[in-house]
Amino acid sequence: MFGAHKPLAYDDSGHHSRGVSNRPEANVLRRVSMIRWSQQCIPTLKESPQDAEIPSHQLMLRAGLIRKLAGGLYTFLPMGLRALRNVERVVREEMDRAGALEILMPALHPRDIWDRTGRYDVLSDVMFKIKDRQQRELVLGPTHEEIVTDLVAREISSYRQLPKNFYQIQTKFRDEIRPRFGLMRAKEFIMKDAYSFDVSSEVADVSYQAMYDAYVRIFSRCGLRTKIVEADTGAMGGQSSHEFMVLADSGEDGIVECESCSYAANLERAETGDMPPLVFDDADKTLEVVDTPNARTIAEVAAFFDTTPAQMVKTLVYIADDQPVVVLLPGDRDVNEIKLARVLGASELNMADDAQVGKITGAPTGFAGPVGLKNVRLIADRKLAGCCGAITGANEVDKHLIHFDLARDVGDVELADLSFAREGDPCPRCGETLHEKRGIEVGHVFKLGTKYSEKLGALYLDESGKQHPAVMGCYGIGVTRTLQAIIEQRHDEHGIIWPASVAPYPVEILVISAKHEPSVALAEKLAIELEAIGIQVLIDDRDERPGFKFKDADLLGLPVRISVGEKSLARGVVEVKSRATGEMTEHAPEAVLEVVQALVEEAV
RNA sequence: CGGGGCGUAGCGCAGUCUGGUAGCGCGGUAGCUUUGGGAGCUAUAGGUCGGGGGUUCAAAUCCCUCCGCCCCGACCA
Repeated sequence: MFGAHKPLAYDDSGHHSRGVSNRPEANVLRRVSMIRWSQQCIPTLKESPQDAEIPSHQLMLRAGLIRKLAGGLYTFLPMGLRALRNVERVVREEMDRAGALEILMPALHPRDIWDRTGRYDVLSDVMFKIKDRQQRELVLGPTHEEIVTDLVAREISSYRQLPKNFYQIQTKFRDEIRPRFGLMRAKEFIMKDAYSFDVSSEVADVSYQAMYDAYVRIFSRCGLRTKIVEADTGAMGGQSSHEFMVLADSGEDGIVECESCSYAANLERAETGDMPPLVFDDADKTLEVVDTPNARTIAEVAAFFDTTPAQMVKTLVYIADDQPVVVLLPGDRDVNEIKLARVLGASELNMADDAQVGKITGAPTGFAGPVGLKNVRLIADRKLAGCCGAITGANEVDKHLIHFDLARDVGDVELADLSFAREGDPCPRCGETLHEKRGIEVGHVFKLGTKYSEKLGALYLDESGKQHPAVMGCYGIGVTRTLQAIIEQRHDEHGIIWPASVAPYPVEILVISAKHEPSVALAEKLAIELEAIGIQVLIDDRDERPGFKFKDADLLGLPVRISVGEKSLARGVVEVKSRATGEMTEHAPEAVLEVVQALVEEAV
């Protein structure tokens, strides 16, 4: 894979084609380009700094890739930067291949443009806001929809100029509520963001698919196993979206996937298939009020009746855009407020406070129930359809109702999917079992529609001279997050296991003893030969004990390690070890080049 | 912002409860020995104990206050 994207072509004269000739001064340049550990800055750490929690964060610090300036702000050291640039290179190559056009937009934006779409308020909490010397208000860009759309509004006027897809690889700034896990969630991070503009929704789908396909290639080339899930569009707006998730226990996002079909979704969006009605006893038992002193929470009431929370009907009071709404759920389920807000069409949604609950239900918080409520919108989770024999609040202090039957006691209720899917639920597509996983969101593709193009005037003229807003898509990859996700997914107890595509260097030559002249000479010779065929090498030439250098080699995790030492040299061989497989082989120095080249090409 | 924890040498930590001249390991520097999986010995440098205020004869230790960092929850690439 590595070789495939970085051709090692020679021209007819047999000279290396990458701008290096056989003139003597060129050899000098090559020698200078040989990277010696002793002259690099690779500050490895034996122990893990105490403020790093997850493996990838610890390893980035320990392997000397990054250092922290402050919470959510990191410096990339040489090895970290090289790996970062490699991720960027993969992204750039695939974006270019997909026909996207690279541009670079400012990180500083005038406030005005954010006001024009109303997102100054929507994203107010995450934006860093500053003023210049004239007291003009500026923000540090958390994303760039407004900026590209403004560009397109100015530059594109005809259907003949479409489709277009602009992308950039640039630093974003977000005042994160809680920066976390090193580069995973930082206040300043590098993102590849792309924006497509099309003449119609149908063609926009083609652009969307092209990005989706490019993302599959990008993450695969980065050596990542990703899970693609259906996602909510959130503050971005728009119709549909997919997230590219790296499965990891430390992931901040919950997802569910079906064990049988291809269904997978972010928990925010995941649906649940039909489940059998919740029937707990005979339907003919009549509703009964029971004293339940001091039992308010679901757990307390369930304990009081010696049953499980599943038999409860949870009654929650919300205020949606100033209107009260009563929400019913199975007692062992949590509301998914994103789903709820969507169903209600509400832009603001808050739990009612105790006073509001008292006013609406006539009872203190903890005893709310659906029976007898008047003048309030009632909405129930779909899983409650046909529910009977349940227990719920009686809207009176210290009282609950038993033998509750939703249809009988409340009548026709609005039903909707309002709860979070969870482990063991049936798949909405095929009915088989859903499993819950954790994931790191490394990429996100959205179909945006015309929200931004309308507000910012990104209009084009069609064949008949009629004006239309361009149909947009937007596509993000967290580049710095992807880098860390690679480490999170590819490490062992000794250190990082880089894919060759991203590794700071594909090969390390470890000189067992820096004082053994023949070893040093051979190591340098091999390095020069490898560089001549386009494989860059890091030589560990430090005058350290071998064990020390082996540990560092495993920590840094370059894909191929060549060890040159007196003992093996006495037998006429050097050792070649693959970091990924741990497989070690011995070869005569003349044979090493070929072996290493093959290993590097494999080591994705 | 709510809840929990931490801040002592470059890194990892002890010392704080019970106030009395600031320690350990790793790392750094110099030397000798050692050299195939984070070496040994010797010498040596390095700390306003996060900042400020207070109590006290005396504060890393007790009190007040501010700051920073980490973890759990609400947001996102």
